[in-house]
Amino acid sequence: MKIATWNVNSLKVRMPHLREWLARQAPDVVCLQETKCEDKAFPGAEIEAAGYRWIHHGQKTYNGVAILARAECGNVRRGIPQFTDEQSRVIVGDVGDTRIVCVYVPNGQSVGSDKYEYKLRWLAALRDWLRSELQAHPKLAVLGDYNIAPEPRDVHDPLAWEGQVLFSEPERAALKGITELGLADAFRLFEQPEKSFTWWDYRMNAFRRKMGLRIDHVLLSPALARSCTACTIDLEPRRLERPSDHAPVICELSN
DNA sequence: ATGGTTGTCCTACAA
Repeated sequence: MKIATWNVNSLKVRMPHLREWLARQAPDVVCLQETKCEDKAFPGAEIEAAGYRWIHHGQKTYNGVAILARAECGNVRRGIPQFTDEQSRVIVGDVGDTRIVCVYVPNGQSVGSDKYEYKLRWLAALRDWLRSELQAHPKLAVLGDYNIAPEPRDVHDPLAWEGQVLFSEPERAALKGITELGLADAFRLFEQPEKSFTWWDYRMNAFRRKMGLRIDHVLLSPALARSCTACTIDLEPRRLERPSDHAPVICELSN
């Protein structure tokens, strides 16, 4: 089974890229972030024509998450339980015997801002909930835009980024709190090229200059990590005209 | 040099 995550930064604008990418990569499950549309505006017919069922937790203008899958999603839920959130950032469903969690972690804006405090609160709530999800679901995958680079090698210029939002110590500690529940960063299960990133600022030719961060992740429970045979970043959609600022991450599971 | 780009929506805001 091939599972993937992609922050599309507006599903409406990125639909041609998504269609082409689905045909080329043929993933079984895709988690999308920043769909930026309400449920009633979701392009469901086009997604179905491409061969996918879908679930969506939408919102006007901002956020919005979806799961596309070859098979129907069961036991769907939206949002983190017992965490009141007006922003549409989490959708969950079972695909076969695997529980798929799609997350769009808050950006945090800048260290010390209200949005940064919200990000840390949000991550603490996610960790508390995932602890119980892991106990209930041996095959658990948590995919999405975490808006956190875990290590210096995940940042093009770690010295310049030290202490900045997306790479500050409290954010990295919060992500570590989640992986230490027993969720493996699939990308680091394998040898990878240097300067492997998933996001590049639209400005300053950051992509061409390889000035990126690895902030989109696939986290796997122990049972899934054992079955994982590859995890790669697909740079091709980022090279196209009018791209998303994020590249997709693709993960192969052998069962 | 405190810049610059994109998406949503029309004026700033979020990223």
